[in-house]
Amino acid sequence: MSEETKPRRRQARGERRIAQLLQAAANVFCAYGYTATSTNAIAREASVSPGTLYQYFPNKEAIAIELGERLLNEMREAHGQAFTPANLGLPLPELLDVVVDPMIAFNCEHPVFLALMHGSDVPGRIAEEHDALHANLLNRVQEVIAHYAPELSVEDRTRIADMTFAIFKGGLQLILAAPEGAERDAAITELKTVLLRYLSPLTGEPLTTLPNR
Amino acid sequence: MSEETKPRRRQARGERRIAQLLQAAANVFCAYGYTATSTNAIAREASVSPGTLYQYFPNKEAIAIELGERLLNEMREAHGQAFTPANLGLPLPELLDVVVDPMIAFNCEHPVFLALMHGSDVPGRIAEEHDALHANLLNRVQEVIAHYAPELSVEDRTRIADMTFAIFKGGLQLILAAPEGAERDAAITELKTVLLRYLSPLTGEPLTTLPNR
Amino acid sequence: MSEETKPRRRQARGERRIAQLLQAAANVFCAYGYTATSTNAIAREASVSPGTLYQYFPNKEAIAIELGERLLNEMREAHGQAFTPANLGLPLPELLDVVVDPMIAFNCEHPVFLALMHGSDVPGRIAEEHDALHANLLNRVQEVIAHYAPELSVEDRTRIADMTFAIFKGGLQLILAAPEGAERDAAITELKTVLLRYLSPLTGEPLTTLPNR
Amino acid sequence: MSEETKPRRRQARGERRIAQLLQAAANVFCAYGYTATSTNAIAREASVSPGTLYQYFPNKEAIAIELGERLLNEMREAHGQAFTPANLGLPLPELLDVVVDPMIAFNCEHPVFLALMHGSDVPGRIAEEHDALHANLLNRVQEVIAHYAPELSVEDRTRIADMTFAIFKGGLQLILAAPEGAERDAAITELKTVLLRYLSPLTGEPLTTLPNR
DNA sequence: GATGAATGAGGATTCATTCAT
DNA sequence: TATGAATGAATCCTCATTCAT
Repeated sequence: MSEETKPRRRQARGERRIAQLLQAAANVFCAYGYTATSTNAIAREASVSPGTLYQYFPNKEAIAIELGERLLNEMREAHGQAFTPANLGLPLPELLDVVVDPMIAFNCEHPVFLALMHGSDVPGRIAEEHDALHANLLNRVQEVIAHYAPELSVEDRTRIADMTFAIFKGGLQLILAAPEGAERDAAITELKTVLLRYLSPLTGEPLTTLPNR
Repeated sequence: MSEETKPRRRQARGERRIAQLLQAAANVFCAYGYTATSTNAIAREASVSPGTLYQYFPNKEAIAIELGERLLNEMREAHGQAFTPANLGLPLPELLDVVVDPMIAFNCEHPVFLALMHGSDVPGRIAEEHDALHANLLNRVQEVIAHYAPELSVEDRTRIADMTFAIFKGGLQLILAAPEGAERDAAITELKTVLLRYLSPLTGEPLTTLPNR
Repeated sequence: MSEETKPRRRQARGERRIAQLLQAAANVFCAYGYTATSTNAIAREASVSPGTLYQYFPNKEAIAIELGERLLNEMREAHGQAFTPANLGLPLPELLDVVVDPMIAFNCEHPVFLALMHGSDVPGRIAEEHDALHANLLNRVQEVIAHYAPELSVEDRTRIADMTFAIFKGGLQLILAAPEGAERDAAITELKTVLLRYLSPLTGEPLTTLPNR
Repeated sequence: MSEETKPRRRQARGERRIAQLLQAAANVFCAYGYTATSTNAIAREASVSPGTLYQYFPNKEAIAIELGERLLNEMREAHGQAFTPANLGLPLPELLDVVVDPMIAFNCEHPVFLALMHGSDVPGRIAEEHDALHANLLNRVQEVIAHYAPELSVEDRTRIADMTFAIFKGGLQLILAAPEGAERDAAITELKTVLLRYLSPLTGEPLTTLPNR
């Protein structure tokens, strides 16, 4: 028993440490950005010595990468089912709710995600990570678009997906900047409005003219 | 004459140096972000010794600030007249052209601008600069919105301006990422489409249903 | 136990490091003066990396300040009892022995002290430190003088104390410059002779004409 | 004529420049010490470009050396005649006046002198200069002592001369620190008192007991 | 595993000195 | 000669990373 239990416990402890470190890293990255964050600061935030940090990560970049991967997985796990066949059949407004809401919720819970995503300062391999994530998300958006407007050329579809995503990221920043509560809710609604107005012409259905407010 | 020519020449040389250094800084900031950029790297990019850099700027921050100010001035000079009373009278699509095109052109010519603007990593006084600029631009957008939809509450107007600006920044990144040529032009058109669809309901006029392409 | 022993050991090591660094600083300050001493030189003298130095001191000034404080304390501890009421009752020659000898011994052991004291080059806060010490010592000298010649005006007393101290510092330099042994001893005697001849008229007692040698 | 006049004028101009630079150097050395003084600061104080400074001096050290030499010469010229046979015959109090007064006057006019003399921070060759000067002055003092007390051993004479000089330097600092006027005069008198009391036993004559004030 | 001291290369900045004008 | 811009080695100091305990 002890041959298995003990290691397992070790691993469990290790996992806790890693989670703790990643959480700390997330906090500090959020506050100061990747480049300006020192590994010592992360260790301090995690109430851990620098040596311990390096027992779990080979270097600073690895922390950001692992953090990104975990966030990505969590996002997939929690909200991956948004793009189900069933949902694809929904009218656009409903689809937007189904897809956008969990994304926003996730980002509100994990503001590092956005910080890492558009971090103009992240170097090399981290950026690649982001690109991978980016491509992945874009693919999904493209699928949705393809479903609503199958006649579009690949280029058009790509461009629309890119723009949709860009809008989403821009709106997300606004939402995160807004204080929680009515203001943030209004920002969320606004983002949906933008997306709806932008995308509804794709559906063929008329845009049962919503007044602006 | 030589009492005047020489200093003038000196000053000219100094101005050239400053321009050269700022250009170098712009390049390196673009590539690596403000924080990750070393003054030595800037000097190297400018083919100049570190000492020379410090003959013209007291520190790294000052470079970014001066760069920001120059860009801002240039932007004002070149495109400040976009928001004239005459233009405010234009129908939305034309207004978008008049306002958005020069902004895009400017940013294509000076990609640092965006890099500095949304630099999640810029500290202290630089961030203030940006905030000032940001506020300034938002004000103008609000004025336009107020002109088209005077009945909106301040909150609504603010939110719409914020969102418009966010969309613009998002689109801009897309545009800058696109290779010059047809692709970039398409991206530009797409951004205008988004803005038009988002904002036209404000004007009261029906959105003479543009098909998506 | 290990919860206490380890930190204690750590602290002990830290204290040793600090002592080592201060000793190194003392050496280099002595040799080149405060301003001309680089932190890297101190680290090198201490056979330590620059980073280590900065783990214990925030900057060069702090090293000099801490060094000064420690010396001061040590001086107080070791020789503070020189100015006791009992001693004040002694005849001048004995008083000089009691007061001057330990001072000289201390300065022979810690030549930095003098280096820092009269450092014409020390800036800012260090100079303040020195002034405080200076004032303190002067006060004591004044007290002694007041004891021997209570009728003196404050101005006279101050001036005599200043001069006594100046003579002492000048003699000290001579003493430190002399090679240990007979020569140094002779220098010490000489300093006492000066002080005695200078101050004995204050005591009223006749100066039972000592021949010069 | 022009073959001679022009060069002479040039030389005259050069001399003026040098004097101007040395004066500037003196000022800045006084204020900040040798090490902390930058050549640029000297040039600025002299209202001259750094290049010009280096047209007249090969490096920073040379400035200090030249300054020292000039001061030394000036001192010799102005006050060298203090040690004349005639003066050596004077009773000690008068001799002190004759010798000490011009020295003090000189140092009051040229406070750099002292600054350079005891500069704990001056490097290499400058210190040698000082040593030369030092030796020179000490010799003179020894001569005087030998005149008053011919029976003293060389060692005794040397020591007394050293001490006399040390006292003098210490007193000088006090004098320079005192504000011009009554206070400075009192300090001067005090210094003479010290020297008189210290040296009069050498003369054999009784010290017609001066009260301390 | 955990600790935190130690390392040393690197970054910002200064300054003695040189050089084109 | 005078200028002041240019240089680059040297400072002070930080931080990613390693290592003895």
